[in-house]
Amino acid sequence: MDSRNIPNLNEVPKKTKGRQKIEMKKISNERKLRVAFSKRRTGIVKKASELATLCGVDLAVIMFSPSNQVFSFGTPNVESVIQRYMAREPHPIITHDLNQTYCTEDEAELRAELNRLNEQIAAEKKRKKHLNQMLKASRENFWWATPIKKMNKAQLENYKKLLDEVKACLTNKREKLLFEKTLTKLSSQFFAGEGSSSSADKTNTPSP
Amino acid sequence: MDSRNIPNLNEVPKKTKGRQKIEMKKISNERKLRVAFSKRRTGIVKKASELATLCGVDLAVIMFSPSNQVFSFGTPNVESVIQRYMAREPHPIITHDLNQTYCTEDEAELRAELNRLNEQIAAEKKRKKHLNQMLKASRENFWWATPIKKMNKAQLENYKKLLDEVKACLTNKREKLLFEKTLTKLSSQFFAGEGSSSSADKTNTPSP
DNA sequence: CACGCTATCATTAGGCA
DNA sequence: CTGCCTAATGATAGCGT
Repeated sequence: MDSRNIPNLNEVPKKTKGRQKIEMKKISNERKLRVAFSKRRTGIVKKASELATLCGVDLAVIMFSPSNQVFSFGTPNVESVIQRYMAREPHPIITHDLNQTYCTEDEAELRAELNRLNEQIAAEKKRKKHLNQMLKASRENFWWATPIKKMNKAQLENYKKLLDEVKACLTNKREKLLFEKTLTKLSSQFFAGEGSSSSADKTNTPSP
Repeated sequence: MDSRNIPNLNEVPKKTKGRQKIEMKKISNERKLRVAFSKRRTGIVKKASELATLCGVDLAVIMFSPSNQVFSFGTPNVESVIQRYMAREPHPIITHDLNQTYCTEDEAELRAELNRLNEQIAAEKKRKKHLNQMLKASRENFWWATPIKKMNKAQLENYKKLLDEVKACLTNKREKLLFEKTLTKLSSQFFAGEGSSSSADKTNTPSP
């Protein structure tokens, strides 16, 4: 048996998920509209942030959500940009140097800090993603790369350690549950093959 | 024989053009900075326009160029959004209906027209790109889909007509030059095949 | 409502004109 | 500065969790 020892692998599960072209008119579905607004709002803020950083310019973005909530983003801040915008309008006279020397240092420092924060967040997200991938990979490896029934005690203990390490990485309750589930599955399979001499294995399936 | 009936093809002329990763810090090169600002400013306005259209929301974008010039975009207009933004701030009381019924019809009409124009432009761009692809495809087909040596006079004349048509589509001088080059190659190959068919293979390899 | 995933589509950096 | 082109990176729709 062991139809699983060769990773087929994932047998090209599904190809019907990707995005489709969007038609440029108001989204009719209320749910989709809200999701699209959230995602695109984030995207625009990101673009604006990048433009401000790359080109060292001031800008502001103000958006009202479908539920009339306000979202804004500005460098150095929204109000400052609005004032500059209101000031220059019908009178291109007002090009005082005051606007250009406006708290330059503090502004640069703040924006730098903001960028640092953004990078930190991005890095943490990336790390989390990486951990998830590692977890997924290790979980899948149990099923096709390892003849579980033939493992000896030492190997089992190594697995236990590995499992503990993986579990230590988990933060979400959802992930922990999923992990427990996987362990249960593993244990049952092990018992079926070894019989009953593996009470040590029970220690791998801690109580929820 | 005929090592050319498989498209080798065009000897992979150049692959050193694409973009590279950008590092998120202020661009040092002044020229690149200005180009990047122009491109990204356009991109942000487009994104904002899409968001306004897709989600039917009001928003405003204000940007100051590196040379302190102001660029703005707003639906229904920048001032209205600014007023709404200023109004709601520390006093969430001011939610008059006046702001929401502000020239609603005219605004929708204008935005619709703008979208129509955008779609027209996009369609034309797409058409042009499609033509170029057709041209490219037809040009490449000469090298792998056709047993040139076995063509009779009539087929050759058809090819000549087709070539003329293709050439008529060309606009850039660069493309025309490339086209002529291709024709030259083709001709030499043809002549070699007609004169002494055994030396036909040799004509494939020389091209330094 | 937010996040992860993935197959697509969209944007854009670098070169030219 | 604007536009075109290509290749590579980036954004995101549709889904599930």
